[in-house]
Amino acid sequence: MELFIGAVSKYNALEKIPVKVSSEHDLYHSERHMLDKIGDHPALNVTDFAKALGVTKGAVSQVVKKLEGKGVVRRYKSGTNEKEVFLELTETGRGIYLDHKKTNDKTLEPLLDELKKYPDDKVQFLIAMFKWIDGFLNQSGKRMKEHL
Amino acid sequence: MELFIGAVSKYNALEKIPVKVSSEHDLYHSERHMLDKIGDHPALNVTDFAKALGVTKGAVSQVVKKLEGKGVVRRYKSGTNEKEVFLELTETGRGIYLDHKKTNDKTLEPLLDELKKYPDDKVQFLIAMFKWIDGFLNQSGKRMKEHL
DNA sequence: CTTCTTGGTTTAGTAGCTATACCATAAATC
DNA sequence: GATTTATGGTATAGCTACTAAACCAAGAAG
Repeated sequence: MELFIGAVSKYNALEKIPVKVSSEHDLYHSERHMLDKIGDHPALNVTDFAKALGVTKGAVSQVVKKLEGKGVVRRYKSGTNEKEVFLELTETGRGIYLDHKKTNDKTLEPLLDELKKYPDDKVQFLIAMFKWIDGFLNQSGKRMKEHL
Repeated sequence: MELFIGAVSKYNALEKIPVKVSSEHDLYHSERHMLDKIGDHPALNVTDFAKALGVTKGAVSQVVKKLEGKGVVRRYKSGTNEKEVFLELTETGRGIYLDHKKTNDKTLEPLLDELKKYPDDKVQFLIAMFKWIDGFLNQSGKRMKEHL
């Protein structure tokens, strides 16, 4: 468990580092996160993004405003509905998104190589344990919320 | 990897929830973190705690001030050295620390039970992989810092 | 047509940092 | 021993990344 917590905090530290996207602008952690989510799930409205990210819609609104200011995201409304706001990446934004995905895959390559060294049943076990931990944390979260 | 990231964000969400320590005071995430570290490593000075936690000494100073205000931590100076400030838990603080440890062990019990179901070599593999990930993230962190 | 609900934005306030300036004490140098 | 340098700690200003609440507008329901 100490190892897990250590890994989490190191991962968090890595996530925090801002990424330069042009000579003018950096993308901060939450902004990059948002951009990637928009890239993954095009055509969701603000409220749905808020749910997907686990934050309030106000938070999404704020981050999107910044991303729009940096020219990587665009809001738009569907013809029929004048209320809901949908989000999509601009050309620039799409480039950054794809770049993120690529560098992400590249950094994860060593992990895949390492895993290839081990027999399949062990790797399956690892995945099963991660799933178990995921479900475990879900349950803990629910229990904590009930206790408030 | 998706599973890992999901687990991380759920773990972070759990960590964020403030803990009531009395009718008057809550302990926020950073404060609880600090309190636990002081409990684990008594008699370190502020600078060493900053290193141990991976934050600046200013940050430690701020959190400690709050913890002192809530009556769970005390600063003191060793007789000989008038410069360094050491940290220790008060009676109340020690109680909270031990309570954290106990509830922590209790929440982790299901995980231990789950692990007991599997043969030793698989558990060892799990630990090895976590160590590998830890080292991997360490390296990535260093490389990122160099690139700035 | 009026009321209620839903989607979005804005604002004020907060935690949790960092960086910087600053002060005091200890260590090193002359 | 006096002066300079290094070290330990604090205080302040500023930032990200949120939340909660007030608010506004558009749809849906009555």
